[in-house]
Amino acid sequence: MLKTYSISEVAKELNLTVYTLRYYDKEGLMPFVERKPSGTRLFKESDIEALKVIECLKSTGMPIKEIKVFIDWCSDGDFTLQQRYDMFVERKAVVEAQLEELNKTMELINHKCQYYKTALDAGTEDIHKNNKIGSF
Amino acid sequence: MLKTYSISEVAKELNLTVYTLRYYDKEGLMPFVERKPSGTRLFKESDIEALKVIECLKSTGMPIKEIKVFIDWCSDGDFTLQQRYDMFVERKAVVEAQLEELNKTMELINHKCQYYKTALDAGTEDIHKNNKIGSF
DNA sequence: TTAATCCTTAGAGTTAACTCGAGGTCAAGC
DNA sequence: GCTTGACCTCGAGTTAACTCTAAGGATTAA
Repeated sequence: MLKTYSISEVAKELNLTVYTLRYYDKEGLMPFVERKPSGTRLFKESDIEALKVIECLKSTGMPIKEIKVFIDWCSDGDFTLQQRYDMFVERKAVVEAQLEELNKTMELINHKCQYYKTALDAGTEDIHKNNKIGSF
Repeated sequence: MLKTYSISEVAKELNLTVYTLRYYDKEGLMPFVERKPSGTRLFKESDIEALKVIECLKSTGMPIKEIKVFIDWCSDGDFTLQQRYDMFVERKAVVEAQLEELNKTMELINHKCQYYKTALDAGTEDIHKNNKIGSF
């Protein structure tokens, strides 16, 4: 017999709330989770892995409705393999763009750290007044 | 005389809508933008730079209300230099964490690209059935 | 001078993703 | 048998960040 987990155990493991997990279920992201006759959800190890993939997609900015489309493809069998592959290739491009964006952000933040360090040492922001760049 | 820009010019430049810019103004993010006697906003080059900083902070996930606190500090003068410096140092840590997270995401996405490429070549997902990892 | 194209304001509507409360079920321990 | 605590559903409420509408004023081009 495979070990199963309760919704609160899964919530703790994935750093989500039970509310959020039930919300995901309501939105159709967890059709694979089985139930006791009483209705209580029984999460298998593989369900937790699936939820990690869902979290991964979410962290790329994919809306829940689109994630549901992917989950539906998973239930639909092999003839959706191409769509699923294409989806991940597209996600890869998205994440690459996000990484680039985030690196630019980091550059500006670093610049501002420098800017304020200099100003702080001088005791005034005026130290940057004659500088065409970075005054704000 | 310094060249000024209309709200729609700025919107185009920053890839925002005029609605969004007016919303930011309403939320207090743009106290520095001057007006014609008729009320029309006149954006200076430095205002656009300031908006780029705002966009940068926003892209780190900072909520608009917190950005407003920073903007207020900027108006308050040199005695808020320490706070502003601390804020950027903290943002730097946030962005570093985001980069780490995004790199993990990229790893999983790459793994899934591989997974589906293999499945696609085999014509079936069953190829991964005996594989403890990655079945979904 | 008249129309088009900006701009203004206040405030209502939208969307996504939760977040929670009410009311009920179920299983374990005293 | 009764209490406790964790589970369930349904549906309403919340929040952030827009997004837009309505009503009207200013500016420009033919």
